[in-house]
Amino acid sequence: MQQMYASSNTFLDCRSPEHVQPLKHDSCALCTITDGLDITVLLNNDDKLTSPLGSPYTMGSSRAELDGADPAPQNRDPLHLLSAPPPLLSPTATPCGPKDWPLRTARHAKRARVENIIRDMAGSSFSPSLEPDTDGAPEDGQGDKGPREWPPDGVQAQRAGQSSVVGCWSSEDPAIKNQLQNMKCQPLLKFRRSGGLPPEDWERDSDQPKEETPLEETHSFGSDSPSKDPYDIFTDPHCGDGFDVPLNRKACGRKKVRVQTASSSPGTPDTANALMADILKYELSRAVSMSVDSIFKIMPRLEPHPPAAAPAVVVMERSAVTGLPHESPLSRPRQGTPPGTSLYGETVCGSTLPEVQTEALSLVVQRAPRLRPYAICRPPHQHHGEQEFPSSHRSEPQGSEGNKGGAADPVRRDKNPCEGLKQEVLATAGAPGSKVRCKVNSRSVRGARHFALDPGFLGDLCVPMDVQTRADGPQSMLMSTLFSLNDGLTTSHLKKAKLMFFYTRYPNSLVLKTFFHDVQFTRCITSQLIKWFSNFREFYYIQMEKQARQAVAEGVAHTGALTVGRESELFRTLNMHYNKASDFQVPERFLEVAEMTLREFYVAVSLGKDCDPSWKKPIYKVICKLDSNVPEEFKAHYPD
DNA sequence: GATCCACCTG
DNA sequence: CAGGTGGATC
Repeated sequence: MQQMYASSNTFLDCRSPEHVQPLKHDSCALCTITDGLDITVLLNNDDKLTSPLGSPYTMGSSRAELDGADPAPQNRDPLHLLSAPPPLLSPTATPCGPKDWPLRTARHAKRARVENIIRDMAGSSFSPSLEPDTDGAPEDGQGDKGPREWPPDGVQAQRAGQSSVVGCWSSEDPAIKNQLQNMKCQPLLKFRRSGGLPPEDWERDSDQPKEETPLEETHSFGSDSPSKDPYDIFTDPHCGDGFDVPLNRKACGRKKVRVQTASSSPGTPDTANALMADILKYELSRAVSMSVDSIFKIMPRLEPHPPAAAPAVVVMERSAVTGLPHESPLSRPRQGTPPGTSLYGETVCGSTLPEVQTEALSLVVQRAPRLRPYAICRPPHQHHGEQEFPSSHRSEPQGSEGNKGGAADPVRRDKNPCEGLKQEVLATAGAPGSKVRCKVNSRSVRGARHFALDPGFLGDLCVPMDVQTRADGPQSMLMSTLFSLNDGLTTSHLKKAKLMFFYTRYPNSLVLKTFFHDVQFTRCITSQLIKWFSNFREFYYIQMEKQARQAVAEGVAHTGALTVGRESELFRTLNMHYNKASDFQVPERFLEVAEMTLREFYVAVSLGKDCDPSWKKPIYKVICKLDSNVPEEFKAHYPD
């Protein structure tokens, strides 16, 4: 240790690679149980680093204090894995007897609906036992008659964890729609026909001739009659508060897994109440579904300036009631939309957006190329004439992120579209306690800001009546909340922010407002800008630390040997990140700051201060004082 | 409680 | 780059 102390005192002289131990990171075990729910087990999240000198020093210790440091490395516990629970449902599919295709189709529809519901309940990894119905196979002679037996692509894509909306049925398919409609209306019609009698009395009360309709067959409402196909019980959302999931289709579901406890049983006084509740639920769901459908129908009407200003509400293509994904007209490429142009009339970096929006979108909006590319002057110290930003920023994330996928929260993705819209509208309107992200601020609002509100639009948007009927009027309210947040941040803003980073690493809100004055500042916009700079700093410090450690490892003798020139690897990396096109002359001051930062990291690492979790804080404190004023030219990016 | 920040993660 | 989270600060 004495040797180390001496080494520390003269750390610039005798650093050698053998003194540097590889970093030891703790591990976390990610245990995914694919047959059931995903379970992520974080066993050890300690992220301390071992000193490259091999000795963990405490933060703040002076070099003279290093004698008492404990050189013992920090060992980590091994990983532990949880064993997966048995699958919730064992997949079994057995052909049933041939039936007429409408019945099958209705069953398919219902099954798909319930499957979606269950999937939503259980999480994205849930894989229900409902295999594609083999009774729809061509050998029953019906296969060529039915329009669609089962959407294996869509369903299996869902099971593979992919988007739940790709490749599935379209609600616009008239056959499917009719079946769904019949399916949805039947219980209510029966209830009405029966004069309000409990469902168990429907059959004996009904004067209608017996028909083998899906509803006749499936509505047992808790009845466990063996004559009923339990598979239909499963697929019937109206059979009480809970439903049974058959484990074995061949056995026609005699073996069941209780998913949710039913609250009513036949013949009890609760049955009528349960039925009423069911009907109420059904009606509500149906109303929501119709509203969602009408939104999709309305959308094309809200395009006064096609193709540049398409409505940009984030459309979740799933029926609120059925859970069946359906394809909105918006999800299809519009005719006449030029290649490389998004549905919102914005350039998509040469890549194409997926047909259906299934993933979280970037908050950054790609603006259409401006007719007059804005230009900035070089920083005062430069005399090379006018320096222009590129007119577009083709490599920015908009297009690529749209296809990247994976980061979106499945819960959010599967959210009821109407509910999602409503929540965002209300949250944007300042609903108390709502913490909303600013998705609507950029893409959606920009796309929506130009169209006139259809009188029925609010109702179709599922905006609650109390909101719609406020004294200031629904339009003004929405316009003053959603649509008045005119400009979101664009890729040009992002590029500008990156260039500003060459001057300021810690811009305050005043600076941001000054240099992004063309943006309607909201808390979200501010947060987003702050987040940008936070990300910039993160990348910056990571590169600095990496370079510093490399210097230590390479035995760099003293800080004077650490320079950051325009030809250095470090600068190239940074320049590539903040100034990809290299069309901006990076101010000399930035090189100086980078050099100082690098040396700070080098010293800290050399002293072994990096064993302290907060060893970077003193560095941050130093660097934040090195900010420069951003040139005035940066204010003039957006003349409008 | 609000805000800012770093850190981690996808 | 964005979302979530926890700590620090006011």
